[in-house]
Order: sequence, then structure tokens, then C-alpha cells
Amino acid sequence: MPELPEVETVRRGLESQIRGARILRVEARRPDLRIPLPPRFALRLVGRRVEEVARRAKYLLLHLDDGEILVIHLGMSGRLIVGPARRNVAPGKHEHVEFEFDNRQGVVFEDHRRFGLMTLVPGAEIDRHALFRHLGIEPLGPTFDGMVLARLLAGARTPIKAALLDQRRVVGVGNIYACEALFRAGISPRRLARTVAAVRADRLAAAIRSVLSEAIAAGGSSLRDYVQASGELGYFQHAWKVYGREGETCAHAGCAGRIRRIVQANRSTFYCPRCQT
DNA sequence: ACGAGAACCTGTTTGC
DNA sequence: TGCAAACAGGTTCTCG
Repeated sequence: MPELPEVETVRRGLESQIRGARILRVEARRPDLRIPLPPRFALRLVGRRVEEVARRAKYLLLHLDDGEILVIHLGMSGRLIVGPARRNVAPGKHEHVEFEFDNRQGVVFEDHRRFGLMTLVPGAEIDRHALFRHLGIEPLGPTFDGMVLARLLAGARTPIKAALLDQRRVVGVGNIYACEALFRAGISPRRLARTVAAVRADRLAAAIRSVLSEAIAAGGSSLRDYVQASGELGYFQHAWKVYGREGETCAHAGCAGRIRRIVQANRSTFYCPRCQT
């Protein structure tokens, strides 16, 4: 799925197209997403105005004018396609939910693996909701730095790569950006998380911030089944230095290392064994 | 309490 | 060519 930069890119696309718009029509064709759609989902949404499009971790938060928040998570394969509203078009097999707005824009939620979800949460309860209660710090927020990161990693006996994927510590970093940030910081993905402290934690925090920021600036990277809210592909994928590059020569000048692929916590990890220690 | 591994679901790519 | 295994950007549950 989309990691933080892709979700942020979608957020910006949605904000530009539907902020202030009113929902005219909702078609919920397939309620059995990761969490089933709530009862009367479509009925509760029709007539609502989208006041704000926000993001927390990898969740999109559409603040509605009745105080509820439409929460959207894209899972691994979800995408939101924004464009002129369609009518009388046969929906694709995995186009599970479709919205039409009063400004003639439409949003289609497509997710063939159905690891994504949509639900409605009262605005006042969002931080206490099960999906949000345990979420960690926003890496692009004002208080995230090496000191904070070191504190979050203290005592953790798991490899740093796995710790970065744990959304209870730092949110938004997924499999690709965890690999890329560790490469930038020169830290082995196999290193025990609790040994990432002081200078290493400073380097890693800075690397996380820079790689996420650059990906957002590039409009979000993209894999085969992800499309930005605007419908165009992102290009940050060309900037990946290790992810998907098993066997290639390390991008660092003067390093003759070959990128290795290993499996950690059931996920592929890519790294340079020569310059990541 | 923590960490590892499996499970959720479907499509595409890879290997024999 | 055909079929099975491996793999895919995430989260959450179970088990030891």
C-alpha cells in the first residue's frame, strides 16, 4: 500500500477536489472490507459536506459537517480515483465504494485485496478509537527527532527494520521507506533496535524525515497498482536506492557492495551489507 | 509484556 | 504451455 507519502499525496488531491463539496450519492457495493462498512453507511453520508481532509498515520480523515469523520485506509492495494463523477458506467470488479459530490466530482475506492477499510467515527472520539489509540508519533511533525526516536527504540530487542514498521512507535513508515531510510542512515536493518541511539538515532530520524519529505515532494512513489488521487503515476520510485534492487551495486560512490534481499517479519528487506552497519 | 509468525484476500510474476 | 509457489506498499491476531 501506500505509505505515508502516498497517503499524503492522495490527501492533497482530495482536498483540492472535494473540500467543501457535499455528498450527493454513495454506492457501497461491497461492505466486507477489512472492517465491514458500518450500518446504513451510504445513507449516513448522503447530504454531508466535507469540511476538511486530514491525515493521521496512513489514515485519511474526511471531517464531515455533522461532526463525524469518514476514516479511510488503503491497505496494501487500495486506491482512490478522483475525477469527474461517472453515471451509468459498469463498475470494475474491485470498485467497492463510489461517491458523487455536488461539484460533479466523483471518488472511486478500488481495492482488490480488501485490506483497506472505510468507517465512520464521531470526531470527539477519534483519538480513543481502536484504530487510532495506539498510533505513534508523526515523523514529519514538529517534535520528532533523534532523541524522541531513541526513546521509542529503547529496550526493543527486535531488529530496527521491524521496529520501524511498528506503527505504535513511529507512524507512516512502511516497507519501502523503512529500507530506504535505513540505507540513508547507514544502519543495518538487522541491528537491534535498542542499539540505535544517540548519533545513529539522529541520523535515522533525519533520514526518515528526508526520504518521506522527498517522496511527498515527488508526488508519492508508485508501484504497479497505485495511482495518485490525480490519476497520474508518481515518480519517486525511480529514486529508490535499495528497495527492489537485489543484486545491484550499491549506489554509494566507492562502495562495491551488492544489494541483498532478506526476509524479516515476513517482509522483504533490501540493504547494502557493506555500508549499512 | 514482548516478539515472531500466521492470517486476512486477490492478482501477478517467477520457476520448474 | 501449465501449474504451483512466491511475492506484493498493511494491520492484527495468536502463540510461545
